[in-house]
This record gives sequence, structure tokens and C-alpha cells, in this order.
Amino acid sequence: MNIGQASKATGVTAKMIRYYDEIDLVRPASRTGSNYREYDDRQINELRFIKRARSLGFSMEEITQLLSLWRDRARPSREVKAIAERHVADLDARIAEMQAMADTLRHLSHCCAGDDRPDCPILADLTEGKEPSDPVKRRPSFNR
Amino acid sequence: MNIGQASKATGVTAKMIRYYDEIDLVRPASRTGSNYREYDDRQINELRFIKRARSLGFSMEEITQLLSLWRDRARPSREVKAIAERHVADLDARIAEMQAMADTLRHLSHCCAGDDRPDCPILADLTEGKEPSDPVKRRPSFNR
DNA sequence: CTTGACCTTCCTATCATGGGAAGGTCCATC
DNA sequence: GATGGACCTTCCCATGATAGGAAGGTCAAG
Repeated sequence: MNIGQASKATGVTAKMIRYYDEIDLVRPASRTGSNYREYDDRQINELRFIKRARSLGFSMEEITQLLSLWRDRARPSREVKAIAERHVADLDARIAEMQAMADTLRHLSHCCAGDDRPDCPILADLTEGKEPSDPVKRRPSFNR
Repeated sequence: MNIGQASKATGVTAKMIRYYDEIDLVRPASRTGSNYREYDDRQINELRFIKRARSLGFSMEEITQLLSLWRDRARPSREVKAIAERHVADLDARIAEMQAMADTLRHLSHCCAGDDRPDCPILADLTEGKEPSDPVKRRPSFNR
């Protein structure tokens, strides 16, 4: 399979497949005489694995670890579980943070007339409001 | 006030204050003879405004709009409210998405023995699981 | 043999933020 | 008045995951 076929088979864009190659995450099985990347079932499964893991919010760094465990038939499931639980804790922290933002804004929005007049509790809060005490510490590589 | 004093007064790093200058969001009131930025109460308040808005998750683009409404004493509060409500909807969508991820992972984690053995429902799911149908569409400039 | 659909590499951008280098300025102390 | 340290300036580079595009090579069907 060349890169276009691999892309169709996995739903991962050709652009990203090249990127995974570049960062040594998933290398093509081989290259044709004309330098085209060739993928076989092994890589196709790995690309699907990555896609699914991304859709669960894992960072590329976590996926690198997960993929390496996946490839190791003797892995202890403990290690996989640890990564998953750490990620869930991250998600929960981010959810709580965003929930607090949304709640604050919902309150302010509720108090705002939303008409032609300039008086606005939302702007008033932004003018005077204090930022929350402890912005949640998050591992650096976790975006989205 | 020079940039260091403005930074202390607002909690915004000097780096970011320079950035806001660069993107024409908050320009210094003036420059000294030796080219130092000078800020007065007006800008200090604007920097605090930005800091608070960032802490509520608004993107820089939204903040640009909010700041422009804030500066306009004749703004209709309707416009402020609309921005806030759109942002709350964004937050809610992201929260729901992450909640779904966390729930899925909690379930898988719960089913994983987490011991020395290699069998792992988490890896099994990543191998076979389908990604969710409709990855939530989000406005591009909203990160974090 | 041409055409169009592919493939390759390389460069650029995103968004908000931080790190650091190289060089100029200010002020207090010797 | 000189020195030193704490500041300021601009400029460049990096992040993470992804997309866009240019310039050029390859393949297969007509």
C-alpha cells in the first residue's frame, strides 16, 4: 500500500502519516524504487491505533509509550493502566477548570440585559474580577 | 510605569506585554527618550482585563473584540453577551467531548487488571475500537 | 505520448507563550 | 567618575499537532 491507500484505509491524512514517519513513530515497511512509502498490515494497524488513541485525547508522547507497550507482547498491563489513569486525571482537571469558566460566564451572562444599553456585568467583571487562585498545573504536552 | 512595573502591577509577563504591543492590542502610552515603554492607568487596566478574560478561556481574537467593546462607552451589551454565550457554547462542547473520552477510559481502565500480565482491554480497545462518529466542530482560534 | 492523479521533499503557518542572545540604560555604591 | 547589577530593547527560535502549498518526480489509463 502506498501512502494514499494507507490514508484511505485508516482515515489518517497522508500529511500526518508522513509526520509519524518523520518522528519515528510509524515508519513505512519499505520504499519502492521510486521512493514511495510502502505500508503493510502491521503499519496500517498501528495507524488505526494512533487514530483511536488521539480520539481519546492522548498526546503524541503518551501514544509513543502506548504504541511501544502495544508492540511488546510481554508488557505488564499495569503500565498501560497507569498511562490511562494519568490521562483521565488530566482530563478531569481540565474539565473542572473549563466547567468553572463556563459556570462563571453563565452567571454573568444571565445577569446581562443583552440589549442596546452599554451597562454590562460581563465587562464589569472583566474590569474588576480577580483571576482564580490556582490555575491548574497540567503536563506540558497535553493540548486540545 | 515601565514594562517591569506594569508586569508586577498586572501579573502579565513582560514578554506578553510586549506581544500585546506587537499585535496592536495594548500599546504603551508612550516611549521614553531611551525607547522604554511607558504605561499608565489606562493600559494597566486593559492588561488586567486581558488577564481576567484569558483566565475565563477567551481566545485572543475574542479578547480583541471584548476590549474594543470595553473601550466603546456606547456599546450595546447585546454584543458582549453574544460573545460570552458563544464562548460558553464552545466550552460546553469541549467539556462534553472530554467527558466522553474520560468516561470511555474510566470504563476500560476499570476492566484492566493492571498487573504483570500482558492482557489489556485498553490496548484491545485501541486496536479494534472505532473512533466516535462526529468529532465536534470547533472554531479554529479556540485553544486550551 | 499526454494527461491527470498521485507521490516526494521542503517551507510556512497556526496560537499563546517562554527562552535566550546581544546590546543599550539606569541607578546606587565605591 | 567608574563599576556592577538590574533593568530595558530587538531579534530569533521553540513548542504540538496539523494543514497548506510549491516544485518536481512517477505511474497508469487513454
